[in-house]
Amino acid sequence: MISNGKPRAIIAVDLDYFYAQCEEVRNPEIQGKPVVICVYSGRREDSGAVSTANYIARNLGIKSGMPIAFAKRILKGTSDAVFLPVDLGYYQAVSERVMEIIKVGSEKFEQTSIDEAFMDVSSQCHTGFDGAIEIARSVKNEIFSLEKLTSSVGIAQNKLMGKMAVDSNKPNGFTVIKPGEEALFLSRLPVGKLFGVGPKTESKLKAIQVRTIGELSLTNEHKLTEIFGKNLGRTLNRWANGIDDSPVKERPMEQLSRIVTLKTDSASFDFQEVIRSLSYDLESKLRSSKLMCRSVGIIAITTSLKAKSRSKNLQSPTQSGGLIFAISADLFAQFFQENAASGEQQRLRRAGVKISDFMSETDPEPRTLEQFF
DNA sequence: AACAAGGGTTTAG
DNA sequence: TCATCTAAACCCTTGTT
Repeated sequence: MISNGKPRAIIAVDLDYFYAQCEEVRNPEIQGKPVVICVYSGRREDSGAVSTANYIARNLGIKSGMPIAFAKRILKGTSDAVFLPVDLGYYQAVSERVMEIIKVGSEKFEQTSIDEAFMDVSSQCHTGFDGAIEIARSVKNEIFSLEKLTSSVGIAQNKLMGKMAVDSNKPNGFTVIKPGEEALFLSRLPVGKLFGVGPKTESKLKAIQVRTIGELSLTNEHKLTEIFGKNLGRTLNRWANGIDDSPVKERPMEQLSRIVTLKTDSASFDFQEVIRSLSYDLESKLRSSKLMCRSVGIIAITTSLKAKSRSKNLQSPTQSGGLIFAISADLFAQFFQENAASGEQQRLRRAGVKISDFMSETDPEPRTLEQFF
């Protein structure tokens, strides 16, 4: 009913309020206080957004993505609140050690973000689910004893249900969805709780009277593909039924981007030096990954926060920051020119560079051909 | 019909 | 109220093979 192949045992691991918890481990003084991790844009004092916060802060109303100034206002009367800037290098180092713990415990491993990973332990537990539960418990314990970090885990037959399990019980959760329990777990939940269903999708579903995952599971797939397109429609229908055959597999990186908030909104390409440094930053990432790219693009966020992009495929792959910069500069020049011509005169708030279409430094074969197994 | 290029949207963490 | 940064998946249009 749920899977067509052999039954699997999948564990989803999610490190709790990761950035904030890293800071608590580094400086135990702040434990027990509201901790808010901020991305400062550098425009003005306190301009920027909240990246994440510990549960003490969340329970006071702090949400990820919220303006820092708003968060400070909420915690105005809370004298022990701690606001810290993101220290991504530190979190990355912690993450790498934790991921190693998870990786060695699993036959198949897939990291999906800095603080999340899947394990496929099917081959390690012929006994069925009890074996998977044991492995999950030991990984969770090991992460805590070695790094002093709490995590939440979800155990189920596939990645989707593993993810649904983890998300249902945080922080420090341990949730099992046994084979056959999927429909019971999903059916009463509001459709917005289904992984992949955000505010836009939720409101489109509301328009056709679909409010719960159970209702979505009964919705004609054809109707869904009409509204959401072929792929998404089918996926929504399958996910609402707890069906997910996607393998646990490490995926090669497909794109790299760097974007910054400009000191002041700009109506012309007067931020070349910023773009140059982003370009060289991308070069160093390419070098350390031993990759070249065949596509270069720019990202532009207007004053009204609309995203725009331009991109260009290269004749031959490159690793050069100089070339990435030159192409980006062209694309920005072209963007502002079109902008002026159309009489729009949109100003940019944020600007960035994106590269993609990677191939190995040595191997002339494009990455897409080595997708198999 | 299948594929590439280019641009936009949505989601997630 | 003010509104970061990174990455993936998908959608659509247009043009070529």
